[in-house]
Amino acid sequence: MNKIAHILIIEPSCIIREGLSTIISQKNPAFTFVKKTSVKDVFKKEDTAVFNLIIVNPLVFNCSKKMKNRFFSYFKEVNILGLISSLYDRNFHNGFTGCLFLNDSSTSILIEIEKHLTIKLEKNRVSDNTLSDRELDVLRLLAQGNSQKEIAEELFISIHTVVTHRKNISHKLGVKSTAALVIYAVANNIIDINDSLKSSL
Amino acid sequence: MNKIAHILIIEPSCIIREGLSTIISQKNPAFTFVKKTSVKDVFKKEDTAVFNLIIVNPLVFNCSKKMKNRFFSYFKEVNILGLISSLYDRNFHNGFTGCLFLNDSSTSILIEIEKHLTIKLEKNRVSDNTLSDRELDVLRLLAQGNSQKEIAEELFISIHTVVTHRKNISHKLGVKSTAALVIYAVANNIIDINDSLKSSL
DNA sequence: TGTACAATCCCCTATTTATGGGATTTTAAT
DNA sequence: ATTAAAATCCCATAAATAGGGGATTGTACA
Repeated sequence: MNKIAHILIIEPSCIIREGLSTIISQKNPAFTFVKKTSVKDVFKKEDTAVFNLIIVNPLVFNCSKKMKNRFFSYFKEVNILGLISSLYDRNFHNGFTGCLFLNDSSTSILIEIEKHLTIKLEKNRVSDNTLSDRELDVLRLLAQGNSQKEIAEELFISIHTVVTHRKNISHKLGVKSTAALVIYAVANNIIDINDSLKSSL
Repeated sequence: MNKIAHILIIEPSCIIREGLSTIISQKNPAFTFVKKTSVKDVFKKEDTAVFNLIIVNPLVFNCSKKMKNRFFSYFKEVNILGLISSLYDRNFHNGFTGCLFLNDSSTSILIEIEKHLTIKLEKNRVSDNTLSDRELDVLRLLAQGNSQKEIAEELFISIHTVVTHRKNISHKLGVKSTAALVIYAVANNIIDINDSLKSSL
């Protein structure tokens, strides 16, 4: 049962956006991110995703209390961490659930995030895109590079069944290509990237 | 024939170190990095590697002209880019070959790096499993879930060429399945798993 | 100047995927 | 007892991939 989380990062600098998400991903490969440059981008999105944590550079509020208040009331259900990259915005970080500082070590960043994450366990019955046990078997073997025929032999079922499972997986995930299925499997820890590398390369 | 380069990054913030190297890696998967927190770490190393570029936050010199001079004369053969993360150090970036600013777009960062890189072209040094530029293009698009036909359209080449590139990739990597190619691309930072998720799911 | 290789294009065939239909049986929950 | 979902199996067709040939052009290097 994996911990998964969906994190919103709002930060003007692409270096910082990528750095932060890379550091978090290295520890939690199943976490997904939405990265934005400004607050406006967040509101104009019809993205109804529910975030488990928001990390935002206070500077994106442009010293506008109004914008900040709107943001905080819009996301009042979610913990919001400030990402403090310089000294001037020290005075801006009231209201945040907590703060990350640009010069923090990766350990303390991860601890702070862990602390404020509204944890979601993956044994969820979210609508109907939950894969069944057998579908997970098929997806795992598929993502490990097996053909449908090989999967059938491995699971002692006919290739028709494998095809059917795969069709259902594709429908549930809304995905058509093998590549996307592999990406999904990697992102959701259904396969381990290092193990797979060993066997397939 | 891939461009390869060995880059030294000296920057106190792990977020910025990881972000910068991630952004560069996404474009140039063959680049390697040595990441340091302070200048002292650089001198005390037994690392005799020759760098093709150094990216350093001027703040690591601690306002010490002496340390900065020592550093610059030690690496006088190498281009040194300043990594400017705040306003105070504007006055410190004389002497640098060029500058990156924390809020630069990834495009301008990559252009600036490209410009100052002492380019090293190496054919086949890693046995013969080095992918060519074009092969990397194909692999990236493939791992992002595009069909061979779509890749052909995207790259303005015929599908035959894509098939040929793919055949060569498979031979070089000793891999047959799409899944294994995706795994390889993920493990080697050729694609970013979060970006890919967004587009394919 | 000859060799090597990257990049492009083409043909061929066998196999595999993708996707649309169906169907039955078992298990679990209401 | 009815319903729902999981798991299994089958048919059929269009599209894509895997892998085998082969070829040309241009660039870089020795």
